[in-house]
Amino acid sequence: MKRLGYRPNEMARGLKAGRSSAIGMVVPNLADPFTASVIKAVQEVARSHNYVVILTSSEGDPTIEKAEIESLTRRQMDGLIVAPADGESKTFKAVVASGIPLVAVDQPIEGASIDCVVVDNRKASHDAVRHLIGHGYRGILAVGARPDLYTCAERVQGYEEAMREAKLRSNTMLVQHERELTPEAIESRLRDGKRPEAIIALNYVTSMLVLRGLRQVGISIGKDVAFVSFDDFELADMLSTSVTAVRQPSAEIGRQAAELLFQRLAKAGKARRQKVVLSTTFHVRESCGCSSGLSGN
Amino acid sequence: MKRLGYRPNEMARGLKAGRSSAIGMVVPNLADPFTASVIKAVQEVARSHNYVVILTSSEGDPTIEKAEIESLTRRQMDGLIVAPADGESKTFKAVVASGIPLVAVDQPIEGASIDCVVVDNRKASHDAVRHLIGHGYRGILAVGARPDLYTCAERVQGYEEAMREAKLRSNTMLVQHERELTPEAIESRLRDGKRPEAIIALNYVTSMLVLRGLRQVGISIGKDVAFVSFDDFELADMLSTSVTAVRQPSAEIGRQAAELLFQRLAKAGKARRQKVVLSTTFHVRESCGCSSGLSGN
DNA sequence: ATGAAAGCGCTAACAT
DNA sequence: ATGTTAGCGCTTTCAT
Repeated sequence: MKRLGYRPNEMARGLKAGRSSAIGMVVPNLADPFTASVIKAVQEVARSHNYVVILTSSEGDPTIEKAEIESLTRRQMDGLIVAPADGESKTFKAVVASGIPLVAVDQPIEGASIDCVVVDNRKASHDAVRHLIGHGYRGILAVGARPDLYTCAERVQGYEEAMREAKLRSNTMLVQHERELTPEAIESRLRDGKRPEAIIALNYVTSMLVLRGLRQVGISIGKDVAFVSFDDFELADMLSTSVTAVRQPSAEIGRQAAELLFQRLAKAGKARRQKVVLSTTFHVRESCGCSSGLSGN
Repeated sequence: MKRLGYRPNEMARGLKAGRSSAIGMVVPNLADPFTASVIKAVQEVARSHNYVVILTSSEGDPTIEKAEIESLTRRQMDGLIVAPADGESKTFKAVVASGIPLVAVDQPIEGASIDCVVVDNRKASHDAVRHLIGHGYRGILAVGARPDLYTCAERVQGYEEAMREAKLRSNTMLVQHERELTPEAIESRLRDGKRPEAIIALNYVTSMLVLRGLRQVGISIGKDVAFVSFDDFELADMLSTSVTAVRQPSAEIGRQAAELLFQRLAKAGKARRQKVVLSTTFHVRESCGCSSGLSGN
């Protein structure tokens, strides 16, 4: 009988059952390759549970983020995975109060007991900087954007710790918004006298901007200045001087976040807050000074 | 009264109203940057209509695609945007019969009257090849994967037309699956006697594989062989020889697809099939032989 | 103006 | 085993 094309209405079914079999996801930027990979993994896990994922973007704006979360709540999401636009917990209080399971990725949410999956930002940054110091560089510039964001702040801290341990003076270029990272701005920071010997860029977007900026003003990675990127990227190994990079296990982040969420869905509201910290990997290529012309020992 | 935290249940509301205020999207690969950009644009348009998008992946597999579409149908999607896994219309017949508005992106769906947003693949490929021919190259190899897919087939045709017009012999390397595009396979195609003077890679993944493959076997883009990529990519301009590329207007594709869908949603089932063909842009950089050491005029 | 009731498509509990 | 019914939370119609 039903073989002649009957499609149960999942909305009605969900209404009855009190669940939507959908999880909501809110990210700052859909197009960022790191984020895309997290999304992909979340989607895969969701599918294996016969769940669907509703994807929304906060554009990095807490106001939009709040609206999106609100909208997802109305739509009766069974759970939420959020890469927070900022560290404020206000937005999430309502969610947590409503009892909808929520897991944060990339950045933990302070002031509320919320599960999260993050990486060891500080250690990764610390290690990368120590690697540069090991090459003998003393002037090391850390370039980042939105320093108030958790990830940036942590990475700066890792940098500063490593510098302090080596008795070196920290030197940071932290802009409020990526768009301030123009070639001119970068160049002015590298003027002769005070040119650093090495640069660490603190995330993907920053790395791209620094790479472009340096190129545009005629400063060569590897030759004129060493370089390390926090966040690996597709062609890092294909640049004329291949780029040494810290890689986040993006798919694993997504997978674990989703698994965590489904655990909560299974045994609702049990267990204490879970904080999963994943390790990054450090991909040594040429730009840090290894096996290239620039061996700053 | 309601200011004390009342959240309408959108599922109940939707059940009553007979719509979900959600559109479903099915793509072959969430993590591909081109796709990510399309998704982002779709999501933005959806948001402006107070719609939400449910994102699923077909993994390029028509079987999964069919299951996902089925699942989205059950969930009462008001509309669907699909980047088809293959050209078969079977999967979509049911959707179109059920009356759910559907728009295809990247590849039209033949055998059914379905709206679509695509680019001028053949012309773009043709123009790119003619550009190479203009440099004086006679041996031009086209490298593609999954030649039965619409986009690949179209691009191959554009290539062949251009070659025919110039009275040159076509030379293609078309593999069933990207994974066959190993450095060895590539190298064997470039052995001395029959080494082409130029290569055009027919999509993003293919370009990455060719770039890596060539590098690994010690053949230099620009120096040993000219190169053009169908699909632009983030660091195309930053490689030691910057890569000339055809760029698809990915955000525009997403935007238009979503607009088309919302048009249909507004005045249901009106108008005939719409086929929107967007133009690509050709970004001349060095690898084609322009303004580099290799000026094959 | 405010209130009561029917019904969207389903499922789970109950009755035959 | 099969059939009937109530109700999920909302909106819309109709009555007060």
